[in-house]
Amino acid sequence: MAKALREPKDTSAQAIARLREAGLRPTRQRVELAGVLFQSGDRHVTAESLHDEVAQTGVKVSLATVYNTLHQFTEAGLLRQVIVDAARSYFDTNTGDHQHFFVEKEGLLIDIPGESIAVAGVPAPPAGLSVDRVDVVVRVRRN
Amino acid sequence: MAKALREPKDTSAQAIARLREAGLRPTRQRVELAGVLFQSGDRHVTAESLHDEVAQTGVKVSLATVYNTLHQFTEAGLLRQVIVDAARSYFDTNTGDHQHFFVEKEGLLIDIPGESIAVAGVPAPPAGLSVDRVDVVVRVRRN
DNA sequence: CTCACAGTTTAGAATGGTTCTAATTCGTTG
DNA sequence: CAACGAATTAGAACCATTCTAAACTGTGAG
Ligand SMILES: [Mn+2]
Ligand SMILES: [Mn+2]
Ligand SMILES: [Zn+2]
Ligand SMILES: [Zn+2]
Repeated sequence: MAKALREPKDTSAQAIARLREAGLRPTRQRVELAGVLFQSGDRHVTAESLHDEVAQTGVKVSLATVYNTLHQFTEAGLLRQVIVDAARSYFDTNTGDHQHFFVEKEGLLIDIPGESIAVAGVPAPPAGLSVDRVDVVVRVRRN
Repeated sequence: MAKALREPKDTSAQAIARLREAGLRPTRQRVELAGVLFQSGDRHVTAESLHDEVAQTGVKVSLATVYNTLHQFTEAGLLRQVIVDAARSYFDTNTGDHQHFFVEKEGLLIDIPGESIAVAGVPAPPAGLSVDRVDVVVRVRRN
């Protein structure tokens, strides 16, 4: 029965360590949000989905704080923003090199490992501009 | 001096033809918008930029009509929507296969010809999903 | 341990792009 | 030229996101 249960202390401890490393005060809200975001594998959330999810754990976090925290985490390099939909912003716990399938109707993002995909033939950008990153979005739909 | 001047009649005639082909009534507003959009080469506009531009020609078109028209043109295949910015929607008169550089700070889109760019290694989408299109956005910034 | 203070959270208002409503105007067809 | 359905429009509504300014809290100096 050792590993079967949740280990809230450990999750909190990890979250707190992560926040300290990022130079962010480990407040109750940030610890909770970090816990939800980072304790399972890679995740894609919107402010609203994260707000709803954290509400279900019983901890009250305002929507303003969810937005603040998502932006702070992004600035700290713990998250990255994914722009695929004109209507909502997604945030991704996978900050490594990778791309996405996007199922528009469901608002669902699915990772494509960075190693598996290659973009060739990108011309040099016009003078005075340099490449920041290359995003690939494979838009898919239900058959 | 034959080709140096604008040819408004011809532009209108072309716009009207284009609208009729698309099954859209050639109203004063749609003809004007089509003129602005399609008389020069490939263009990327937002509702607001198009609204401002058409205002400068002296023709009054409401913002609601600009939005209506952009969507109707998109549905008719005369335009395509480009999603690169969480804050604004762009519409592209180039409906062929191509990709984009995007200068976020300036809201500037630059075409990359479809032939020059190749995306390899896109995995098969998860069961039940099929690929609709593959979008590549090369995010660039001023040096 | 306590206190003070900067940092954080929050409710609610504000913002801004986009969409909707319902009344007016227009294009087309007979 | 009607007459009718389609299109336009002003302004309201919408909705994700951001802002404001007041209350709260983490922290570290004493
Ligand atoms: Mn919610
Ligand atoms: Mn304007
Ligand atoms: Zn991802
Ligand atoms: Zn383009």
